[in-house]
Amino acid sequence: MNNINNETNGDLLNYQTMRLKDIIAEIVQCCDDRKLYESQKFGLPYSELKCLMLFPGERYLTVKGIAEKLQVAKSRVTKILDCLIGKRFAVRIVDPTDARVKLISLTPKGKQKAEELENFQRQIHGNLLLQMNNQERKNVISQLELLRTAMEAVKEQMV
Amino acid sequence: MNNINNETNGDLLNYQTMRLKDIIAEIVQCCDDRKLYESQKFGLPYSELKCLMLFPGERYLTVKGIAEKLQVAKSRVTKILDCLIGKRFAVRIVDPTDARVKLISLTPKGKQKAEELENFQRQIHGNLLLQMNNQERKNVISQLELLRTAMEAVKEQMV
DNA sequence: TTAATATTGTTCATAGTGTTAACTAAATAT
DNA sequence: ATATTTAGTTAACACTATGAACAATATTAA
Repeated sequence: MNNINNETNGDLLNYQTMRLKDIIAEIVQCCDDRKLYESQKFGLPYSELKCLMLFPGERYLTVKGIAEKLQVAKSRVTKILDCLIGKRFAVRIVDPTDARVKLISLTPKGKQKAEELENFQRQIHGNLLLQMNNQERKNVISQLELLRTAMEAVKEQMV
Repeated sequence: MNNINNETNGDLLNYQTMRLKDIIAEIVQCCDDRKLYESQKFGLPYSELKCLMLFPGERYLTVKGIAEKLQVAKSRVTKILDCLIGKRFAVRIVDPTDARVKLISLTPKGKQKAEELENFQRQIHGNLLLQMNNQERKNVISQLELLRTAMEAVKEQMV
C-alpha cells in the first residue's frame, strides 16, 4: 500500500520534472525570441541594447561598473562602448578626479533610444499581465518568485 | 473615488510589470548559468550538447531535421556535426534511399554522453521540485503554463 | 527521355557574444 | 621614490549564428 503510494508519488514527480523542464525551456525560448525581435526593431545588437538599458536613472557609468552590471569582462564592455560611441549613442569623458577612469554617458540620441526601449519593454510585460485577471497576476508573480528562489538554492548545491 | 481606484490599479499594474520583468530576467539568467555549467561539466560547447539531446528516442536524424528542432540554419548544423563527429560522438552515413540525405546517429560514446546529460538535467529539475511541497509544485507548474500561454499570445501580437 | 525545378547538405564570408592575457597609464601605499 | 594596485584597452582566441553560392541528387513536366 505504502509502496504503491510511493510508486505513484515517484511517477508524479517524474512527470512534473519533465513538465517543468519543458515549460522552462519554452519560456526561455520566448524570451530569446523577444531579444531577437528587440534587436531588429531597434537596429542594434542585443548587447548594446542591454548596455543602453543601464543608463536610465544614472548620469554616468564607468567601464568597470557596466561590466559588473552586465556580468561580462571589462574588455567586452570596451568593445560594446566602441560600437555605441561610433553610432553616437554614448560618449566617453575622462573623470576629472581620476584620470584612469572614463565616465560614460548617453548622448540625447542615446537617451531617446534607451527610453524607447524601456517603453517597449514595459509595454510587452504589461501586455503579458493583461492576458491575465487580477488573481492570476498575483499568482504568476508569486509562483515565479518561488521558482527563482528554488533555482538559486539548486544553483548553490551545484557549485 | 473611481478615479482614485483607477490610479491605484494603474500603480499596482506598473509595479507588477516591473516585478514580472525582473523576475523573468533572473530566471533566464539562472538558466543561462546552468547552460554554462553543463557545458563545462560535460566538456562540450552548449550547442553540441543541445544537439546530443535530440537523439534519445530517435535512431537517426537528418541535417534538416536537426536544424528544425534546434531552430538554426542548416549550415550551423553542419558545423556542429563536424565537431561532434570529430570527437567521435556521432557518425554520418548516406541514406541508402536518397543519396542527398545524410543520416546522423550517435556512437556508443555519444549515446553515453547524451544519457549522462539527460540524467543530470532530470536531476536538477527534480531538485527544483524538491525545494517545494506538493501544493507548491502544482501551483508553480500551472502558473508557468499560464505565463507561457500569455507569452505566446503577446508574441503573436508583436509579429 | 530529356530538360527544368526542387531539395539536401556543404563551404565561405560575415557578424555578434564572450573570455583571458598582456599592456599602458594613473593612483596609492610603503 | 619605488612598489603595488586599479582602470581601461588591445589582441588572440572560441563559440553561436546567418545567408548566399554551390554541388549532387531527386522529382516533375514537356
